[in-house]
Amino acid sequence: MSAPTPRKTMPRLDESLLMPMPPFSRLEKRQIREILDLASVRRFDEGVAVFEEGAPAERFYMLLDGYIRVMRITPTGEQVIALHIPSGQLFGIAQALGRTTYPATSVTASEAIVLGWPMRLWDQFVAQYDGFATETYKTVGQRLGEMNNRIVEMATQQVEQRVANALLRLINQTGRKVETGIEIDFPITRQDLSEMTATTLHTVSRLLSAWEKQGLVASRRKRITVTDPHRLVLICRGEAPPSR
Amino acid sequence: MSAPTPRKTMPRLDESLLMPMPPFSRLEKRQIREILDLASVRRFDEGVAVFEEGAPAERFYMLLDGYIRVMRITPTGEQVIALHIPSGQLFGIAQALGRTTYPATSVTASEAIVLGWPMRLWDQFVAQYDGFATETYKTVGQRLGEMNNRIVEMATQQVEQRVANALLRLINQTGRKVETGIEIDFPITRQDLSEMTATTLHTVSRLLSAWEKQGLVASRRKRITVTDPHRLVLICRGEAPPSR
DNA sequence: GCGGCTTTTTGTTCTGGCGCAAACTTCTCG
DNA sequence: CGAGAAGTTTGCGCCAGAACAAAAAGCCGC
Repeated sequence: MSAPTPRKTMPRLDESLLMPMPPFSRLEKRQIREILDLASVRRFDEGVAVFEEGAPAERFYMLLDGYIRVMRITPTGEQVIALHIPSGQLFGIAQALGRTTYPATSVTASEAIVLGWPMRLWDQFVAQYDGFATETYKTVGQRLGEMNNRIVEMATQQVEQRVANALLRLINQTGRKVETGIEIDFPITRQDLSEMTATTLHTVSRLLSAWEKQGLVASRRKRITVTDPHRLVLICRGEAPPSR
Repeated sequence: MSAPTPRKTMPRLDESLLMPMPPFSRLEKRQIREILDLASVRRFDEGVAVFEEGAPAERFYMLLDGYIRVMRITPTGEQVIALHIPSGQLFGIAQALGRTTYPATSVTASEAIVLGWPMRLWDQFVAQYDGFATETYKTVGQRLGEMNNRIVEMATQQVEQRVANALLRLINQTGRKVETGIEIDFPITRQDLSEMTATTLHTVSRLLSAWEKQGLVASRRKRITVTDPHRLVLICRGEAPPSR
C-alpha cells in the first residue's frame, strides 16, 4: 500500500499562500519567500502515508490543502485514529517535542498538497521567525486538549455518545456547508468512524442508520452530512433516548 | 474540600535542590539562585488541589517532592485520572501551550512540596535560561506520548490488560523498591486505579484479588506492591490466560 | 477499646455492544 | 456493461464487565 507519490516540485508558490497560516502570520513577505524557497512541495493521493510511526523524523510539514489522518497501529494490527488535521496546520513536528522519531503515522484522508522542510531547519525557524514557536505550541496545546477530551469521553461515555461526539468534532473542524446541512469534507467510512471511537463498523452502521431514519444525518457511501447538529448535541450529552 | 493550605515560605532553599531537575540542569548556580528567589514554596497535604480545571492559569509549578495526580471531572461528576507526575517535573505550564486557563485539575497524591512562579515569568524563563524551553517541551512530548498510548490502550485492550498496563506504568514512573518487589510510592485506592483505566472499583478489586492469589501482586489498604512484574507484562500483552 | 468512617471483597443479575455470518448496494475498471 | 471489489446493512447469540447489593476488614479519633 501507499505507493510512493513522485516528487513534483511545482513551479513557484505564491507568498500569499502561507500568509494566512498561523505559524507564519506575523512574518513579512520577504521572510515567507525565504521559507518557501527552502520547502519542497508534494501532492499526495488519498490514502497515502506521508510518514510512518517510528520512522526517523527527518522532515516537518505544512498541510496546504486536503486533510491528514493521524493514526496508530497496534502490534495486533488494529488501527486507531488519533485525530484529523485540516489544511493550514503544521504536522510531523516531532522535533518541537524533543522526539527523534514520529510518534504516529500520517495518512492523507483526501488528496493533499504538502510543504515539507528538513528537520534541521526547525530550530532555525523557531529562532528566526517571530511567533513561529508560539503559534506552533498553541496548535500542540489544542491537539493535546483534544486528546484529553477523547480520553475522558472514552472513559465515561457510551458508544452512541462517542460516535455523536466524533461526528460533531468532524463537522466543526472539517465541515463544509451544503444545502441540506454540514458535510464532512473528505471521504470517510463507517470503519474510519469506528476506529475513531473505539467500536466496530457494525455498531457505527447501526447508529447512522437509526439517525438517518430520524433525520439527523444523511449519508452516501463514504460521505456523511449532518442535517440536525442540534439534536446530535443532545445525543452526545446523553439527553436523548438511545437510538436503538 | 481541598482546604487552603497556609502559605509557608520556607527559610531558604538550596540551589542544589534544583540542579538535577532537567529544566534547570544546564544553568549555573547563580541563575538557579535567581529563579529560587522568585519562587514561593508550599507544602500540601495529601488529596489537596493545587489548581482546578478551568481556573485562570496564574502560576506554574515545579514539584519538588511527592506526587501530583492530574484529573478531569465530567459534568456528571465522574472523575478521570489523566496521569501522575513524579517529583522533578514542571506542571501547570498552560502558558507553554498557549492556554490561559488550566486544562485539568492537579491534586496531590501524597504530601507534596511545590515551587510556584507567577505565569508572567514564563516567557522570561524561556528567553533567559538555556535549555529551559527544550527540556520542558521534551516533558510535554512525553506526556503527549503517554496520553496517546492510553487512547490506543483504551480503544483496543480489555479491562484486565488496561489495569495491568496502568500498574506497570505506575511502578515504572513512581515505583520504590522494597524487599518483596516494587511498591507504588504513594497511597492509591482501587477507585483511583479504576479511574485511570475506565472501569469500576469492583472490577479492579476482583483483578487484584486474582493476581494476589497468583502471587503477582501484594496489597494492603491503599498500598500496592508488584511482586512479579514480568508476568504482569505477559498479561498486558494478552499472552496470559484471563484471571477470572 | 469502641463507634463510625473509608476501603475492600464478594455474590448475583443484567445488558450494551461485539463477534460472527450473510446479503445487499455502490463504485470502478477493463 | 458486466465482474469484481469495496463499502454497508442487518440479524442473532453471547459474554465481558457494569450495576446493584451487602457484608467484611482496616483505620482513626476519642
